[in-house]
Amino acid sequence: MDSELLKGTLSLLILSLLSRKPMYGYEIAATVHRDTDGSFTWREGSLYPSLHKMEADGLIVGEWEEKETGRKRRYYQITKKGKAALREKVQSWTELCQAVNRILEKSDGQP
Amino acid sequence: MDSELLKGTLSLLILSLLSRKPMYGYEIAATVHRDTDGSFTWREGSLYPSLHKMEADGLIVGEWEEKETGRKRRYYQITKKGKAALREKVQSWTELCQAVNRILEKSDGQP
DNA sequence: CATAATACATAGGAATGCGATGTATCGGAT
DNA sequence: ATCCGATACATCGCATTCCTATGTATTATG
Repeated sequence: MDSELLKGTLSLLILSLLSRKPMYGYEIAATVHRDTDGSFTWREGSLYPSLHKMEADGLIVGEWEEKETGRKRRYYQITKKGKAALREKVQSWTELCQAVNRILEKSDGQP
Repeated sequence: MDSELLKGTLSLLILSLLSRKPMYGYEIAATVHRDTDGSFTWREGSLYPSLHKMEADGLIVGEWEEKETGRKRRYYQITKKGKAALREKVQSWTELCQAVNRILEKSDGQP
């Protein structure tokens, strides 16, 4: 997968996943990897900084959950602001797809 | 339009346009702007450096055409290597769309 | 003749995502 | 019992992309 095309989809998909239910970082990456049949494999260096930024921007809120054993996870929830951002991003994504496909279709047929 | 999502589509669309016929930079930008009903408005600072890089990478070749008056245009053609890159990029784009839409569809229905 | 559109170019900066690396816990296999 | 892979978090610095701003010059329009 051409990694350049992925840019911008990270936050879109994180917000979309969190609109289902609260999740923690590792779970988010694993879910995307599974749901896309391995097309998307987010690295820690992409995922965690992005989560931190989205939390700083108020799109999500995180909360530590510590099991009695000591294992820690940070669960993230989508906020009202995050839901609004998600709607906008989905709209942008839809427009982008239409615009790109309109161009590609005009050029199809040449091998 | 969320500009982050655009990343990576520039070279894809340039190659797609040039697979129709040779074009010059300004014409490429105008065509994309028109064909997408204004969704895409590439700036010179994006377009020309990208064309230079693609030529350096051997995906396209440019040739100056000077009218008798003195006006100069640089017409670009897609190369064999560029056509191969286009096929790959279209494939990546298709996979990306499917993968993203698969995630989004699972989360639809929540307003 | 002035102004907008055409047509090219580059320098500097912002933003994103990645590779590498580090820490620590948990579960299964040997 | 111990080792190792998977889980779970984090950050630094880099590469890449694209945009803003700026500059030059020609052509068409009012």
